[in-house]
Amino acid sequence: MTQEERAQEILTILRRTFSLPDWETTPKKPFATLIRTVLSQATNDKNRDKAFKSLSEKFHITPTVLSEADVKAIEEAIRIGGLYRNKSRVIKELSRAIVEKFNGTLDFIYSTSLEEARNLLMALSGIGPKTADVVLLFSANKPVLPVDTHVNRVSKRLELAASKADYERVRLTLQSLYSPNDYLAVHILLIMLGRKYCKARHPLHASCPVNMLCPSAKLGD
DNA sequence: GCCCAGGTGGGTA
DNA sequence: TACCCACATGGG
Repeated sequence: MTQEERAQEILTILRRTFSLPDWETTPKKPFATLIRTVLSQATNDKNRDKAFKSLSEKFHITPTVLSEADVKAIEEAIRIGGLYRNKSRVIKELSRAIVEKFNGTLDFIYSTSLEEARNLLMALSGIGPKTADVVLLFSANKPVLPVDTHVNRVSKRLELAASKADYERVRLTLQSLYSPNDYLAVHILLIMLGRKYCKARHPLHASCPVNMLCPSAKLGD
């Protein structure tokens, strides 16, 4: 079996095992996606959702409003998410930069190339590759596969990516194994697999549905 | 009461 | 380049 075929088998099994969540509720507007993603950095989903909801109730989620908001008020709103002093500054600063550099809109991501849009986003303080890639995939459907900690760990355990590959290597390897049409599903499904069956610092779960495709991926990391 | 969730930026050798 | 650490909350 080629690596491509094995990757496809893994995706088939994941689609059978998990159902993809309903995307009606996720924000599609790029700035809201950006703020949500910043709030999700190093934070679990529940706290992220509470923080985003709280922030949304106090402010319109727009660059103009948040660039003019009081940092303390942003802190208060997102405290429940953790890392709130850093993130409140990041949110205000990002908003200000978007107003100044991009006329208050992230719409350039629709009209520029993936690389250009990615570089422009990553030039902003607080946006690293993961956050940029999430915005580009989720809001602009760009052909990019974000590598979060689960995607990184799982793809290495399943030997889809080399064990020492850095962010870019993992991303490009996964992108080469899958069709751009599947990037979103692969991203979501690898995260779901990681949370349930392939946790950090634990051996691969005995009932992990892709075990038969991963003969040597037994050890925790 | 400890361990886990988990991205970015800044610092050190 | 390759690692280490700060950031901070809520849930198991």
